[in-house]
Order: sequence, then structure tokens, then C-alpha cells
Amino acid sequence: MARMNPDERRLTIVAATRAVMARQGIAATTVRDVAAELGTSSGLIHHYYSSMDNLLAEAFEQVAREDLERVRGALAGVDDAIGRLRVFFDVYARDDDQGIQTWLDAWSEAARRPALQRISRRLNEEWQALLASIIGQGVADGSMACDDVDAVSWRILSLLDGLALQVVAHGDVISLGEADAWSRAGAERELGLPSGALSLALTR
Amino acid sequence: MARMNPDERRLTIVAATRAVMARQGIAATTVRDVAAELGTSSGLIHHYYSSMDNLLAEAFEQVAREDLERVRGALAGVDDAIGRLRVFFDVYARDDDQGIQTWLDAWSEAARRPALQRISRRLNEEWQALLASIIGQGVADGSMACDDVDAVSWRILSLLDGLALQVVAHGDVISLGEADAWSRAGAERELGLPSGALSLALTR
DNA sequence: ATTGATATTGGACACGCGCGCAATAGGCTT
DNA sequence: AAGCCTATTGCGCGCGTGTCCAATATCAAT
Repeated sequence: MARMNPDERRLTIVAATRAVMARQGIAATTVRDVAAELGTSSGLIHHYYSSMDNLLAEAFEQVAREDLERVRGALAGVDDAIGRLRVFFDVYARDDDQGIQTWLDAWSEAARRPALQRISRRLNEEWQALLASIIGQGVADGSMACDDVDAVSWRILSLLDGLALQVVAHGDVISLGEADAWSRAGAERELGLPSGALSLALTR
Repeated sequence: MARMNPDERRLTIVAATRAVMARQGIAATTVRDVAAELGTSSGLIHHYYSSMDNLLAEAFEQVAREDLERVRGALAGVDDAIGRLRVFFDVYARDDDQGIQTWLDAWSEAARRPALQRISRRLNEEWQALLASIIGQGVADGSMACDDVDAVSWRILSLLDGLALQVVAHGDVISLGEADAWSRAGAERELGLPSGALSLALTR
């Protein structure tokens, strides 16, 4: 493989890791898979990453952070709290199966991979904080009712995770559409909003 | 090891598997670990179980079904719907870390272990059905308000799973007590119950 | 053109995995 | 007491794992 400067190389390694992770899940991603994806030797990976745990953690962080940034980006143009919360659900809902499978693997592997656990935990906290900021705004301007912003944020996030989990892990026990609609309805109830306030404008 | 009749032997194998699973999680449970736990050879395990996937699935089913039966048992003596729902939370809450870690592993491994996926899915559906029967009763006798029993049952179950997940996978990002209190509060809101209606009688 | 730094190779290492199989041993029937 | 069924052994096969390292290739500086 052509010689690269270290910064570029690190980028390509993480990109290849993400590709393998998306295809096989974190738990089944190996050094050799990554090397093959990249078309290089396995030794090269260890020249840049001291352990597989670290590499997986960095690749996972990149994936998860992109999701988060995509939501933040979509939120940028919206001012009112309810609109923002609706956008939050819109963007979260697009999450494909492989995205959630990656999270499932992360939560499961966290017990055995310290670096991965740190990242997973931090990202989850950021998701909750983002939700809390939206709800906090809604409570402040009176458009939402809620006496414990932190608790409600964790509840809505957990609801989303728990429903997505059923879709991904168990196939069609519930559909993606049900998970989406049910989580919006749950949030409406939590925040004292009229039914349908968080629904997508156009039926999909 | 002393010769046993097949039925007993299967029992001891599954018991040993459960012990290892509880200690290390499903993902890290190996044939050799189970054999060592049992004090026998690894060949014996394969004499009774055609594949590791099947053994893990059976052990997991036993663990998960016991949890479910424990809830059903505790429910037996309670008649009113709200009381039953409160008991449901009481018994679910005792779930130790290792119990939830097992579920995390099951959800993650489901993508790669067909037998395990079938069991995990079926058990989750039974949990939801149990919840739905309680809520259905509450709606019928007017003690609970809810227009989609199925959706609300899935939401409450997902909420419980999602919050427990945070406790187990990420350590003290939220405490077990918060997860418990918050899930009860969420259910009260979902079902139009006064705040505190589902709280444990005696503070723990 | 030569040197030096280092990106990259490719395979060895020690281990762990699920699985299979010939050999052994224990208990029940005859 | 002899024979038979089969539970149990213990090892080996083929493969996959993360990690490490001496050798090699390649680019930039001299």
C-alpha cells in the first residue's frame, strides 16, 4: 500500500473500521477484517492503534458523534421548542438497523471493553443533555409541562432506545413505524402536549 | 465424573451454563468454561447439546423465564390492577446487574445466534403481554386511562429496559434508584394515575 | 546519490474457540 | 459373572483471535 502520512492513515483506518462495524457489528469486527477492508496488512493497524479496544472505541465515537451532530445540525434552523423536539424525532427515526445494532453491541461490550464503555457512556449523556436543553426551553416558554427535566429526558431517550432495540434485535415484533409513532406519543404524554403535536407533518 | 441419567445431566449442564453466564455474560460464555464449572470434560457438553447456540439459548430461556414466573407468582395474590402493576415494578426492580447484562448480551448476540434470538424475542413478547393484561384490567375497571393498551405496554417495557440498560452498561450515569423511581413515574403519567400511585409503600 | 527516518509488510506467537471422535469406564440386564 | 449399552473422557483438528517484531520499502533531507 502506498505510504501515507500518519494523519491521513489514521483517517483511512478508522473509516475502514466503521465500514466493517456497520456490516458485522462491533462484537464481530476483527483486526484482520479491518486490514482486508483497507487492503493492507494487519500489522499496520497496530502501528497506529495500541489495542483493538481503542480502535473500536474511536470508530464508534465517530459514528455516534456524527449521528448526534446530524441532529444538532437539523436543529439549528428551528426556534420553537416543540418544533425542535419534532425534528429530534425526525432525525432519530431515520436510524437504520445497523446503526442501532452498533449501539446494542456497544452496550453489551461495555462490560468487557473499558475504552468503549467510556465513549458509549459519554455519548449517551450528550444525547440526554441535548434532549434536556430542548425540554428546558419548552418548560421555560410554557409550551411544555414537566417538573423534572432530567428525569423526563432520560425517560424519552430510554424509550427511544428500548423501542429501537425491539425492532433491531427481534425483527418484526414491532415495526419501525410503530416504534416511531409510539415514542412520539409517549413524549407528548410526558410533556403535556396534545396528541399529534410531535407527529411528522407529512405522512410517510 | 459420576455417570448420570441424561435428564439429570442436562439439568446440571444448564445450571452450570447459567452460573457462567451470570458471571461473564452470554457473549463470553464458552464450552470450556461450562465444562470447568461442572468439573467435567468439554466433550460431554456436546454429547447433550448439538451446538453452543442451542445451549446458550436454553440456559437463557431458563433464566428469563424464572424472572417472568417470579413476577407472575408475586402477582397471584393481588387483585386490583394498580396493586398488580405496583408489584410488577417491585419485582422487576430487584433485578441485579448481572441479570440485565445477560439481556444486553442476548439483544446484541441475537443478530448472530438464531436460537438465542427466537428465545429472546418470545420472552420479550411475554413480558409485554403480561403488562398488557394488567393494564387491560385497569382500563376495564376504570382505574387506568389509556387508549392503546398494546402501545403503552411496549412503551413501559421499553422504558424499563432502556433505563436498566443505562445503569448496567454505564455504571453510575443514573442510579438504580433513579431508574426505578423514574420508570414508575413514567407509568403513572402514561396511565393517568396520580403521582405516587405506583411508588413502593415503604421507602427503601 | 547517500543517508536516515519511518510507514508498511507478513508471518510467528501463544492462546482460545466450537466441534468431533476413538477410547474408556460405569451401571443395568441377562 | 459376563455382556452390552452408553455416559464420559481427553485430546486433536482447523481455524480465528490480538499482539508483537524483524525485515523491507519508500519518501524527504542532506
